[in-house]
Amino acid sequence: MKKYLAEHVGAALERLGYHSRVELQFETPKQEAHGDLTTNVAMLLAKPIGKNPRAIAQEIVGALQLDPKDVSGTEIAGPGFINFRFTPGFFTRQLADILRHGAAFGRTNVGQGRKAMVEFVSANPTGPLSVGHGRQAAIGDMLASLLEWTGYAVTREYYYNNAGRQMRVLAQSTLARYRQLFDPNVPFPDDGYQGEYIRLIAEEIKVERGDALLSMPEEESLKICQAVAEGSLFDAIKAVLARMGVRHDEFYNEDSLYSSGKIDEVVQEFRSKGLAYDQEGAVWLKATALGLEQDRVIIKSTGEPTYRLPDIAYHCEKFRRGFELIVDVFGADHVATIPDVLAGVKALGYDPERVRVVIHQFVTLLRDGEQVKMSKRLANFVTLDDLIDDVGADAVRYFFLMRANGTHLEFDLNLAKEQSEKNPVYYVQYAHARIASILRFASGEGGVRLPEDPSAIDFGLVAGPAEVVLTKLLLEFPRIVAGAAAALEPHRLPAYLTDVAMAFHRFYHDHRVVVPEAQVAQARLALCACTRTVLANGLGILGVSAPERM
RNA sequence: GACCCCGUAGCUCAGUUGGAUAGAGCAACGGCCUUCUAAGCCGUAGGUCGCGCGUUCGAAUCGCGCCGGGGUCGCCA
Repeated sequence: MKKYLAEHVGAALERLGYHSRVELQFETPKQEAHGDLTTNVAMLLAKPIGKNPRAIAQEIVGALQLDPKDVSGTEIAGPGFINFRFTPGFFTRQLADILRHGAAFGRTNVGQGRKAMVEFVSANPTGPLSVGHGRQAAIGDMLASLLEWTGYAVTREYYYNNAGRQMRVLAQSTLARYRQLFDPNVPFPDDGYQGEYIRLIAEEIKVERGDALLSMPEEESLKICQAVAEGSLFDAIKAVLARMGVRHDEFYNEDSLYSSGKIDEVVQEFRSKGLAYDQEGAVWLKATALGLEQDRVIIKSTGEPTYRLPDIAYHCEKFRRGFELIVDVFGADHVATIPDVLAGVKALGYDPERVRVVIHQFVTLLRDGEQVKMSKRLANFVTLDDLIDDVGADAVRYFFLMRANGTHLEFDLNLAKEQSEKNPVYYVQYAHARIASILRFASGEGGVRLPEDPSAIDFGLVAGPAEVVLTKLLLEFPRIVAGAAAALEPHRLPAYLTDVAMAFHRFYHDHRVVVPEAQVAQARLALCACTRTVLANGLGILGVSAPERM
């Protein structure tokens, strides 16, 4: 539609000699009365040319050569907008494309097969995934899908660390719980993980090994505790991600950066560039030389690196592995680390512009009208598993994806539980199920069948107001997907799907599909099939099921 | 104190690169099922877009300054 007008209006501007003065833009007006597309080009020209914008608009309209089969009206409105209205046929003709592309309708190819990576979740195996991780899982997985739909070859990656302090604490906590099974008076470490899950893991160990760990050297028993706890927690993490329909392609272990010498290489490179120095027994990154406010420690005086060093090395690896687009999905608590990593990456010769960081704000849970305080150390947090148990995976995903990444998400557990039938996700799913039901009825009792060749359908017969509104929306799908992908904003799609469902419900209310006139029935049925395709494809990108019946 | 996110209807939130009369869901009120799914549809009501100044043909959107909520500033990740 825009392309069509861009050519014609562009030609008109050329005839008038205005073409190189301004950029030609079209927008979809918010109001129906203002047509299908509008351009402000006359207003933009007003200043450089020094004429009244309405007069310029008049000239442009006069110079246009449009086919009345496609464009039914051109008008000048307000301060100088030029509004265009297309014929119903212009839209309905394009419905055949939706039928032809089917499950692929909405795919575009801006990515052209380039490699992209989305890193998300990346929680270390020290406990069950939280609700916040759930938001990240939904966002990351959907961003990956969006990039796939726009032509990228996408890798979903999970980066984790099973070494270091956190894992030591995990091992100590597990061992303490294990010992408590034999002697309740054994003390629990002050900074240990309090969660009930540790106790369960300790019991597992007891079942498998009896009291064997009591008599072995502590170092050895800690090793066993860590291995068992890590394995158990990772299994649980993967299981809950699977419940949400999320599957990572790669699990990248931070350890491999050490064993392969990548960490040392990075340190050497920083030193050789004069960007690292020793002070008080630690190695510092001269971040101030990279435009940041203060220098940062990259290797502690204990000899252990801080998180920054492996993070920088890891990102360099992402570049070396050939990813041209690198998306990091982080929670708001990681904001502070980003500048350091990007600066480090840049200093080592990689283009930080290729890294796009998506920050999502926290999820707060409301229970009985009060905020649930959550801490991984304390036992009172609600896990992602709990949430899925409460409201179901579809609702969890949809809710997490409905909101812009940057907004704080308030999740009222009572409301989600009580009113789960009124969840917005049901509205969209219901439209899909309703269409499936109509299609079943049509092909059975109704005796209406769609022809093999979509061009045999007379789409001119679905030109009623509700039908045209629906048609226009459906045709926007590829643009919505591409826009959400380019902006890395998942929430645009749920908003769009709600609109589609609404337009469909109205159409359904206004028109009976299976009617005696065979041509009309066929055209309406085709419109239903197109709607179903868009809903199914859209829900697929969201990772939400598209039910045949409800 | 510095930096990041947010502030839009009673509540939860949309609002595309600045566009014309700011939208949806929930909650409230009133209608619509002998016909393909009423988990639906139609209507009513609800707003100084946190406040002020500026930029311009035009601001919820951009800039500056305040106010309010959340977050981050570690040799934790």
